[in-house]
Amino acid sequence: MKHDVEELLKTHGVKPTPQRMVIAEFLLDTHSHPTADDVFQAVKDKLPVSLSRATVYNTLNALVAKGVIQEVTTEAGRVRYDANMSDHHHFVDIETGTVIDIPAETLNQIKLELGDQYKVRSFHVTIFGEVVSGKSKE
Amino acid sequence: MKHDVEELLKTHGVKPTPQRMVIAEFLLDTHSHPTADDVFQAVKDKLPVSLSRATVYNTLNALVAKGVIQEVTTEAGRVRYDANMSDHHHFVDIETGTVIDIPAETLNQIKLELGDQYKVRSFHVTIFGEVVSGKSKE
DNA sequence: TCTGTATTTAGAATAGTTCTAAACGTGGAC
DNA sequence: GTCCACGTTTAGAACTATTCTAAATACAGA
Repeated sequence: MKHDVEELLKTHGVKPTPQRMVIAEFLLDTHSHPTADDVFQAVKDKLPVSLSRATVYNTLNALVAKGVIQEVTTEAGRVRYDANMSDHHHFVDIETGTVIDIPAETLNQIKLELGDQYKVRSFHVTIFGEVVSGKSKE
Repeated sequence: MKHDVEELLKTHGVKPTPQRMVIAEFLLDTHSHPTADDVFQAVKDKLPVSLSRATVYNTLNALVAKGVIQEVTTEAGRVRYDANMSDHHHFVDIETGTVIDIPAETLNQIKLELGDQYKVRSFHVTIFGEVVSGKSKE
C-alpha cells in the first residue's frame, strides 16, 4: 500500500469510510489537481455501491476542513483539490490549464525566475490574513 | 468628471455605450473589488432603461479582454473585478472577505512582512505562463 | 439485539454565468 | 433624411458547479 490512507484519515479526525478512503487515495496518488467532478469520475466505479456527488463534495469539504488536502483556485468558477500539503505554489500553463506544483524553496531561490522551462506571463500573490488596526482602505 | 470613461473605453477599442459607461465608471470609482452582481445592483438604476444581467457580464468580459480591468479570484465560485491595473497584489481579510490592494513595491520592499496592520495567515503565489520544454511533471 | 447517530444516497434547489432569439440603436451609403 | 447592416441589449432559458433535503443505510456502543 503506497499510502496508509486509513491511518491518515484517523489522525486527522476523519472517520475512514470506504467512500472517503477511495477519494483520499485517489487524491494522494495524483498531481493533476482534479476538480470535484474529476474525482467523482475517477472513483465512482471503485466502490461496490453507487456513489453520489454529494458524498464527493461532503468528503472533499471535510478533508479540507481537517487539513488533509487543500483547495486551489486558479480559474474562475471551479475549485481544484491538492493533497500536496508541503509548502508550495502553483504554476498554471495558460495554454492547457495544467497546474504544476512549484516548491517554495524553488521560488525563494530563484526569485520568480523559473529558468527556461517555464515562461512566466504573469503572476499573482494572494495573501490571507486579518487586518489588525483600523485605517481600512475599503 | 473624475475619469474620462469615454476616452478610456475608446482607446481600448470598446465602443462606449451608455451601459458600458456606467459600468466602467462604477468600477473606476471603487476599490471594493465587486462581483458581477455587485456591479449589477450598483448601476441598474443609473440608466433610463432596464439593465440586463447579460449586459453586465458581456461588458465585464469585454473590459477584461481589452485590458481595461482585471479579474480577481480570491474565493471559490465567484469572480471579482478590479479596475486598478497598476502592479499590485491582494490581501484578503479572512474574517470579512474584504480584498485590499497591496502595491507591488510594498511587497518587494518588505518581503511579505506587511507590518502590524496586516496579520498574515497564509499567502499563495500563482504564476501564469507557458511550459516551454518537455519534462512535464503532470 | 437494539438504538442513536453519522453517513450516504438521489434528486431538488440554488448561485453564478452563458446562451438564445428577438428587439433595438446607430453610423454610414445613398 | 431614409434605409440598411451590424453590433448591442434585453428577458428569460439553459447550463455548470455546488449545496441542500429527506429518506435509507451503516455501524458503534449499551
